[in-house]
Amino acid sequence: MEELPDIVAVMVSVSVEGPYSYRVPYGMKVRRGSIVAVPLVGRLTLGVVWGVPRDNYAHNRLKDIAQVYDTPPLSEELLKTVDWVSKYTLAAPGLVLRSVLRSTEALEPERPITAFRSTGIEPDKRTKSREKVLELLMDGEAWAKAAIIGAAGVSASVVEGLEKAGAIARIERPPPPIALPPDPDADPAVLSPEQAGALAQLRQMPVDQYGVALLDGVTGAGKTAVFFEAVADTIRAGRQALVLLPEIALTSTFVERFTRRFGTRPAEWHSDMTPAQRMRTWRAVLNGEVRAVLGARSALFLPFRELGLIVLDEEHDGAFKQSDGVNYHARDMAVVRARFAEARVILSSATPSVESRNNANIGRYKHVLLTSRFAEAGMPDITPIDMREEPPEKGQWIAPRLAREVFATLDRGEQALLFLNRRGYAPLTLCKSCGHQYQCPDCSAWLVEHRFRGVLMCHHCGFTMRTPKVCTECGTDDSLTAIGPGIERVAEEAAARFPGARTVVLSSDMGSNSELKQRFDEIERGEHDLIIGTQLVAKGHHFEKLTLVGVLDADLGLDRGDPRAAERTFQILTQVTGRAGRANRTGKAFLQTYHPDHPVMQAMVKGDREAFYRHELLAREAGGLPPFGRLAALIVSANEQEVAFAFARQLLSAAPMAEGLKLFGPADAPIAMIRGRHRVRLLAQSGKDFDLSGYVRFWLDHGPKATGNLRVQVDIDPQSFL
DNA sequence: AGCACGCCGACT
DNA sequence: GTCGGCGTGCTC
Repeated sequence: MEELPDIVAVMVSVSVEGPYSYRVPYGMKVRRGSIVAVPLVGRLTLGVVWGVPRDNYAHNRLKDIAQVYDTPPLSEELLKTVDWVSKYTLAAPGLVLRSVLRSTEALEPERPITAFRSTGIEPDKRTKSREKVLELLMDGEAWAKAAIIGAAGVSASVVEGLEKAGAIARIERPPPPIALPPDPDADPAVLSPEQAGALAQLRQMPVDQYGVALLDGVTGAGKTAVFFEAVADTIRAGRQALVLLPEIALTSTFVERFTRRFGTRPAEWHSDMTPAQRMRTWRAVLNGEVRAVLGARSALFLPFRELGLIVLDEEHDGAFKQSDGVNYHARDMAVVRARFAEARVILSSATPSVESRNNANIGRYKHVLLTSRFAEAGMPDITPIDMREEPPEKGQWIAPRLAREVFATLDRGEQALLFLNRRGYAPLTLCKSCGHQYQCPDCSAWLVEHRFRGVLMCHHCGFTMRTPKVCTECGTDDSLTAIGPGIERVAEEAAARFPGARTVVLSSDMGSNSELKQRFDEIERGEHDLIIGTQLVAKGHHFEKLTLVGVLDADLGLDRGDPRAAERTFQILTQVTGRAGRANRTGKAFLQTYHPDHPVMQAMVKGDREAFYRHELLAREAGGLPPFGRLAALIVSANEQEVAFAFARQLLSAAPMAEGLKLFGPADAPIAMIRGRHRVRLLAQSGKDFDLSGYVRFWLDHGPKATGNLRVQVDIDPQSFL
């Protein structure tokens, strides 16, 4: 280890552009990666020793490091990742470090838990309550106070009384581990020949080297079982494994599968955990006690010391892109961290992102294919319904042909799913007397009616108002009309058209995770015939009796000029139609569309995913879009629209020239106002080998500075143009 | 991220 | 004349 001088650079976990210098007090030992507390404007802040100071800050203004924590230092690999992410995303390195150092408590020594055991000494008095406690402790084990109270049904004072009387004594012991070591050989899966082949391909990547594989397999092909074996290999090799899921709603099913395979629960990392659990997990990852973590995208910044494998399940999922604070894509940053850690990455998906597919095509990633579904289930038959030729009746959203299919399915005693990716009752409300359209006061977005709750609400900022009886503009009574469908409205139509069906409505705003899980369990048990749902139903769950899927608006965002619209539509349609017929019967899916000739629809109908990727890659290449070019979005926002526009124009004229670089804008961002702030967008497009992050940093450093309420947000590799 | 400093409106 | 609203800028 390099000997550090008595002045060191410390990265503090606040939004600063580089490390600050601190004195190391006499007798204190620090090295690169040491976690420290340093004084910063009169208070202690967490930081990490970064190395030798690069600048020469006035010595007389330096302060002493207040404390070094008694933990292993952060791994070199993690420090390099922080620097890299900061450089790439243009987020302040201190801010990136913040996602590593999530809590101070995690650094304090773990508090032991107090337990009581019997001493055998006879207490002064034997009461009924005391009997119960002593009986419990006859087993000779030490019991936690809360456990005694619960099991014996006595109050805390009984325990305290017995302690005073000497009949029981307290012992302190370390808390049980947050997760037991997974056993790689607990219950290895029996793999199909195809799965075994896929695993063999993964095993061609040595466990101690950097390598990326795209595990590209159709829904139901058993990708999870395959990458679990790679997790087992990693654990056997003495390294830590991380499995990232796009959203926490999927974790509980996953934890069950992991537990069956490895004989013990994985450590978890997501926003639903208590602070105490997080702190213990963080520490256990750092000291190496935890060998496998199942987590959301923020788990990418956990302080692993021997990281050997990162799996991204559903790697194409948009939820892996973080879009507040540090704008990073977990998929790309996982690859970066793995490179520094000399670890493997497995990207798993039935509908890989176009970027990953391209990397597999050109040989940068190993392409591991799984093409057959388990248990002989075939892919669903997909039929388009041309909404121009077979429209639903006025005021309805289900085309006659789809309705007939629903009837037939229900008659056979099977389940049907109607999918519409729009929450609420109607996306727009207007007054038929004066024409007023109800809009959010703070965002440029319609208020969505939620009839069940009797409110109009904005899906961008959460603004909510009671649905008025009388038009707020012209005062006409009972004149408000709902325009367009949301799933509540489809549910209303379904109730009228399929009166015998037991119907359930599922969307993300319909209750807690546990309530949703309950609904899913009911569906699995066959307690519902007709499921009406948003994107939520497209993921992770499979239902034996579900044989029909109707997509009410297959076009999704196709006509909204977003470069990833086709890809997203393809992914959602593949996922949701894949819900049909997973067990042993072939399912049917119908796509209601106004663009039956669009390449996405054609690829869906022909069941030809390769055709989609071919077409999309050609289109991206022609447009110089990712992965054949790079994009960076600059969102300028201000309280007034003219101010934002004027500054964006100034920025644009200050943009340095560069070979092959194109600039677009300024233009209203697609959502031109959010929470009262007006937003204007500049877009930079470059070739794929151009350092676009470096360019934008140079541009902003040398261009006009945002003052007043002006803000400039940078989004490298924007996923959508919001 | 916090926290102090400073400039404007409202009130005893 | 002073209190306090929050917008702005700095932190080794």
